[in-house]
Amino acid sequence: MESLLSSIKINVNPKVYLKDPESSELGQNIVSNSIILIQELGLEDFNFKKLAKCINSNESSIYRYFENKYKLLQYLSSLYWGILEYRVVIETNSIKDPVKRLFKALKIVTLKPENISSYSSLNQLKLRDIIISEFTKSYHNKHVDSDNDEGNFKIYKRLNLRIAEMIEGINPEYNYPKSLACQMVEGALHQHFMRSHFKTITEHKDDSDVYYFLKNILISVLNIKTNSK
Amino acid sequence: MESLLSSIKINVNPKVYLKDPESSELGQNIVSNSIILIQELGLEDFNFKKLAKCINSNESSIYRYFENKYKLLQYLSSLYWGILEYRVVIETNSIKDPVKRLFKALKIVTLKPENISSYSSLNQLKLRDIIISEFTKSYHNKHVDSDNDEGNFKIYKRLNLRIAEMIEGINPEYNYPKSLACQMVEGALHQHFMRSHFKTITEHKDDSDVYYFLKNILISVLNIKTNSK
DNA sequence: ACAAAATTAATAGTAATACTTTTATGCAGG
DNA sequence: CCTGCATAAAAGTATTACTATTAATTTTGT
Repeated sequence: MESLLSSIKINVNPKVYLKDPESSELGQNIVSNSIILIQELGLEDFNFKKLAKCINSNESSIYRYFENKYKLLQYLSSLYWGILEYRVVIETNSIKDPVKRLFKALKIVTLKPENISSYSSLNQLKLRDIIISEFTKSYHNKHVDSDNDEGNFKIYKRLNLRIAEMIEGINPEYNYPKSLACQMVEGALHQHFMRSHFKTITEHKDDSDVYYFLKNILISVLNIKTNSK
Repeated sequence: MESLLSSIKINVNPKVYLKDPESSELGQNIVSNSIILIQELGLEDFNFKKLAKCINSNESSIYRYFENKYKLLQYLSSLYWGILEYRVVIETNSIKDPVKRLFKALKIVTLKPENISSYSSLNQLKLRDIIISEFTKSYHNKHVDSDNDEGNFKIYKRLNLRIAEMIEGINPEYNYPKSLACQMVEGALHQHFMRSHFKTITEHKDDSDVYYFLKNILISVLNIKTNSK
């Protein structure tokens, strides 16, 4: 079986798993096939029994890796945000113009990856679908605060803060760089969901509209002079 | 028992319930006490058995009103957005300046109600808490599209469209009035949640910061000249 | 006022889920 | 060859979501 990430390793907080799924063939199968199954069934209809059957393994073996499916979702989310963070770091690295850097970061957060092969296997698109429809469930519950204290959302928050820093660099006068970054990242997910399911309250015809919509907000709010296209 | 709404009646789509809870004492108890219980336990730990016990009734009696707890959540959500829509309509009615009207609408969507007594019983604040932490679960699932087709999110979408119209009225040039409205309404919920649980990626110190943050986005994006405070 | 109809309560039961426990099997390292 | 660990297989428990049955109560029509 192919591993999810071919060239980079995301350091997921050890508290989200019981045993590191990277450490064994079975673990890697659990992760890569859970992406396929969750995307197919949705989180509510997905369970470890079905996953076990799908990888010719056993329910209780999966429980040795993850406490429950919500922890698995937190693991997958960490992978996703980790990949985006990695891309934001290396793909904006060479860009000197801070405005162009921010737009590049927004593009990464908003659009489908163009050159998937260089970062991971094909499942990245399915993982993105999962995040758009399921990420919210990884923190909208009664144990957010303890999960957060354990560091289970560290990568997500770090990505937000990187974007917040870019915003601050462009307009140090602006009062809400962190909230704005956070709103862009969330907006990317939400607008994609609205576009797919609540078409009457959106103008977006494709993914790139979501990008232009959010970019326009950044331009206006941060008072960016846009001479470049 | 007090009824949730003392002076107005929200027309919730009949498809979300099996029997109209407004039509009986028991139904009203189900609704008002579900607000208390869901807010207390969170949606995952809430079930009809516990609710039945809490109102000295029976599990199967509740099933005569709602198919399951997600439909009940859709009912509560409709109530919430219905109350906001009603308030937006009557409280902006007398305001002539379209900019001030939009800000008033944003205030209603973002802030706690000031004069609760005139619209409903005390539970409105708990209902707001529920919407902030649970509303997302009413549509992030595999049957969104059929629920949507049945009209279960009609009131929510109508509120969004009302705000979109105000936006359009202020700046007809702007390309994404619906998406922007949608982003404001979602942003209100999301920013409140972030403020309560992910404090490191937010600047907001209280509810009103969320309002100022979103208002500032509107001012910038719609190019509103702000001479008034 | 009374019979019929509908609602609700009480109880039990079913199917599925989430998770645990136990025991067995196979394989790797010393 | 033995020990230890990872996994597999199977069964078991607790809870949940929901249904069915029957009985008691209330409402309604006449």
